[in-house]
Amino acid sequence: MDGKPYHHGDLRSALFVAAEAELTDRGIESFSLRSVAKRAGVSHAAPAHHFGDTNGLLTALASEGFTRFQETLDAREVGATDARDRAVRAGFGYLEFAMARPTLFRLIFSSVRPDFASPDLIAAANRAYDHLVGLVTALGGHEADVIALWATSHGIADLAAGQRMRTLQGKSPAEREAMLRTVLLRCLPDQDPEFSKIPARSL
Amino acid sequence: MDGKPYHHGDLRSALFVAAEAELTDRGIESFSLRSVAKRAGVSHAAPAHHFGDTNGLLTALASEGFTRFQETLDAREVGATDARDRAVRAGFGYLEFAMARPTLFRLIFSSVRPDFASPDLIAAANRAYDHLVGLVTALGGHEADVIALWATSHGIADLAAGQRMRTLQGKSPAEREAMLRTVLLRCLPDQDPEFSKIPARSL
DNA sequence: GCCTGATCTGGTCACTGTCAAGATTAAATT
DNA sequence: AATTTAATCTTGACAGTGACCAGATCAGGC
Repeated sequence: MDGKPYHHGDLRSALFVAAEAELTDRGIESFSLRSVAKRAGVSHAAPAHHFGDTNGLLTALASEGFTRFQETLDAREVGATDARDRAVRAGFGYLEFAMARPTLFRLIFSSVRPDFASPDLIAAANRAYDHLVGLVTALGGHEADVIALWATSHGIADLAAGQRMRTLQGKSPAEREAMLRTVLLRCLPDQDPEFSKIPARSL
Repeated sequence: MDGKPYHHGDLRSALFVAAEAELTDRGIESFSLRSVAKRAGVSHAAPAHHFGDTNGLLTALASEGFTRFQETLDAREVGATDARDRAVRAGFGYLEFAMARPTLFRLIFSSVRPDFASPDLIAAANRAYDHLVGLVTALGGHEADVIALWATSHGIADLAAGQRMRTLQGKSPAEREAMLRTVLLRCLPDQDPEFSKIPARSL
């Protein structure tokens, strides 16, 4: 009956949830701090105390986004038969994340608004990058192979997130992944017998 | 001495030029119609008569952007020794454009603001896509090969445009392209003797 | 019980996109 | 040539935005 208490109690989390919803509803380019505040049921200036300015909130969202991104890849990698299969599955996860959360994908990989000097964001991004390097190292690959795997996975995922590749839209998830598999296998370094028997492990 | 005439004469072009400058200066996410008008020296509502709303202007910019994009690829392809070399050079052009005009690149490939139902924009985008298909067809490739070449070129270009791939930033243009060459050659379909001797032609 | 500091509100300012009404001028019509 | 028509451009308004500030509220330490 008391309406609302003056202090929310856990406004930071509430704002974070509201911000994620706003981001998926309206996209980055019309993301609004005031809308987030309204959604969370607080005054328009409340978010400033927890995230600084708008970019601060987007930076926090981006850190979380990188973590979610990596979780999606991890989930897809379980059950991989070898290092090669694991890298391909990671590519599936990349594409899955981009299609399931296109705006979050954009925030992470395309937006200039998150502050990429933020330690949290740097750490989250580095975790994902190190994981990628681990995948390629387990295949006996090197720098060029990292670039090849990353670029191809990212390219498909980005084009899919932006719905720019019509060829991909007409396909079922299974067809998409079959296509992606052939493309990715071509990108990976040649099978090195010394590595092919080692089970895939995270770096 | 007459100050400015009431009618600009060629305001549409002037706004277009100003809009391009504003886009590169401030990026898509803080692109402002009023700023464009100010830059062109007209009132804040003048652009509406030529481009409708803000998205209309961005749509026009995107059409032009696709054309410029294709021109960059074309310029790089001259002097190619064979179809294979030509596809690789197109990839160089892709990356070059992304690094030289990152915001225009983003407008074309990542933004939701241009109206992709616009006939002009569709036509410009299709021209670029058809050209890509032509490159792959000249190699004897098919759908999966189109996806492979596009995804890899796009992936590197997009990551470079967003400065997300640190490995790439430390390199000279020559080093970057050497790296890209090895990656792209791996993506292309196996050399088909029937096609390898046919000089590269546009579709 | 009081005080300090964190949390949250409400107000304000400059800026934004869009709309409507009017001023100016070019082009078409008669 | 005179007049009507239509396009161009300006001015003013409104709601929404991010950022800033002063003040209200309240939790926890003293």
